Amino acid sequence: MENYHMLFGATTHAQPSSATTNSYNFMATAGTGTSGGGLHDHDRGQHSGHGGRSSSSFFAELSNNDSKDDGAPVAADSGRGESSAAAGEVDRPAARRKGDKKERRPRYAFQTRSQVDILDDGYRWRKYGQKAVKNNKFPRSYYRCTHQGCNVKKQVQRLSRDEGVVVTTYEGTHTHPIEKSNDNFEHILTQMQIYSGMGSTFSSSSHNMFH
DNA sequence: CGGATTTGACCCGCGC
DNA sequence: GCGCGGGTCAAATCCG
Repeated sequence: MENYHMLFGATTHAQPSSATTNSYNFMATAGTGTSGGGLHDHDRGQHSGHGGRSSSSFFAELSNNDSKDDGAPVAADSGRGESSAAAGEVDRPAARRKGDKKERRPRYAFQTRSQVDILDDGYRWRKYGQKAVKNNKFPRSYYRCTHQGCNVKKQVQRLSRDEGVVVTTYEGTHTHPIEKSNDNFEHILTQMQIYSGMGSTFSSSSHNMFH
């Protein structure tokens, strides 16, 4: 079933401007009967084995409350200092059109248990950065969808306290079909379940998230 | 050779 | 106003 496709891509069902009000709301569907709330983490004891590299823990949808207008849809960057030779006009931040709110960039976060950071969700990602965050000793990786015109970003972070846990945050919606048929992933959804208590502030309170 | 990754620098928002 | 923390870019490098 293309459920997983919908979850990640979330094409349009998205949320119109009304979404601004809620800072975040959980969408979870998970419970395909099996989970329901059981499944403890002791399962992580098993080492990868082979193909089934991971299982999801929770899935949440976050909306950009954006106080200022979410950073542009596409070129979110505003010129850095780099005065690139030539060109002579590297578009300064002036290009920022705040007038039209545009659609907010939906954010989806879910946590998975896996030995590998890079979960193959069927899309092709290009890593564009890596940064160390304060609460975790493991660096956070930033990826972007390589498809042209598709400005979807995702960041992957591994928890230092739980090496088996990887938090993946998707931002934006894919404007193109998935590349691979990832039937393996559907198995993951089966085990997916939600953990409540997650706030929009990842950085500061992440330590008390699941503890 | 082309595309993805690496890695340091830069930028920006926010808190103090 | 400055410093911190986080996010992004881009040149160089690596890998297929």
